[in-house]
Amino acid sequence: MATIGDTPELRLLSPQELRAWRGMLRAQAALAKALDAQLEAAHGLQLSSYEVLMYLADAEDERMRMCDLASSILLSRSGLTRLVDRLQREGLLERVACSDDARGAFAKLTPAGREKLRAARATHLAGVRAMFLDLFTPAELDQLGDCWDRVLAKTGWGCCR
Amino acid sequence: MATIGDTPELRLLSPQELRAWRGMLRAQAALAKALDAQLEAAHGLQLSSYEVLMYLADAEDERMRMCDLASSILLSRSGLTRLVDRLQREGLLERVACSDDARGAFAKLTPAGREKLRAARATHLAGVRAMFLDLFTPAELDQLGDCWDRVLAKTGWGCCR
DNA sequence: CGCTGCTGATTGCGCGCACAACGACTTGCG
DNA sequence: CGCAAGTCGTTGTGCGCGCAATCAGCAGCG
Repeated sequence: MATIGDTPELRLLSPQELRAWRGMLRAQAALAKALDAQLEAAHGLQLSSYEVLMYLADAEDERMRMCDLASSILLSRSGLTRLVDRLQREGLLERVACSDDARGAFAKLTPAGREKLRAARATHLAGVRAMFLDLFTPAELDQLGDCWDRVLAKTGWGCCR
Repeated sequence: MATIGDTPELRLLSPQELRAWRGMLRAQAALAKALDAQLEAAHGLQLSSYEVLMYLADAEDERMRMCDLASSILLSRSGLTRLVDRLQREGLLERVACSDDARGAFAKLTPAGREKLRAARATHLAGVRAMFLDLFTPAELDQLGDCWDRVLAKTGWGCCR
């Protein structure tokens, strides 16, 4: 920790550093915005809603505990409660009681949700490929993966899992 | 564009692709959260507020038009109006009329804002280095920069600048 | 069994943001 | 000049999220 007051000239970011850092912030923002708009336009689905459906579809029996779902999509428990409320209102998923633990609840995909996802997934994957994955060679993708692993290890990942 | 309905088995992401893509989402989220918490704890400053101060400090005469500031920090004009409101209330910046264009307004750093930033910048830069920049070699940073440039070119950058 | 402590999900509340509408002003064109 | 179209900043409104408090139920202990 540098003491304050004795370093009037602190080391700023070099152009390379700036490019790598701000570029990431801007690229991520641009990607999220573009993908969200795309999904919204094509299927009236927000990105967060899509992620819920996707995790459910990939899960065993197409259902997941609220808690696990929340941490998977990086959302608070209360945030997930309301997101699931909305999706349930739209008929894309349903709440199912958990027999093992009466406190718990499952969110479970409905046929309508499965169908919705099937259509949306094509759109979303195409977008991710077109705006991100296709821009890199397999080697670059591996390098990117390495980068994220390092960052995630360093930040401590934030929470559970 | 693949037609919908004739590809029941659509090509999902490979493990490499998944690692590169989801890793980025998670890494970015973890970084933003950690840096924001750090800045908040050390100086009671949100990341968005910090960015405003930083852009102002780096600008000529320590002032910027609201419009330019908004696009620099990736915020809507209305969002910036209220953010500047808060910072003005805290005495970190002031609004200055624009003589060239009577519609416009400048946000201008106050001495208090300059001092606040000076302290916060050390914290923030240290955090960015520790959790991000220091994890990579100069060559890797350049590669990352290249990646972002490609993404930003592809997404069309969203808006101005 | 009854008590304490913990976890899962929900609800009340406040905040920060985007969108749309508005007023003030500038710019361009006849 | 005078009007239309566009831009800048602000304000009204609604939404999605996190935090803290809450309730229900589980687990461990005497």
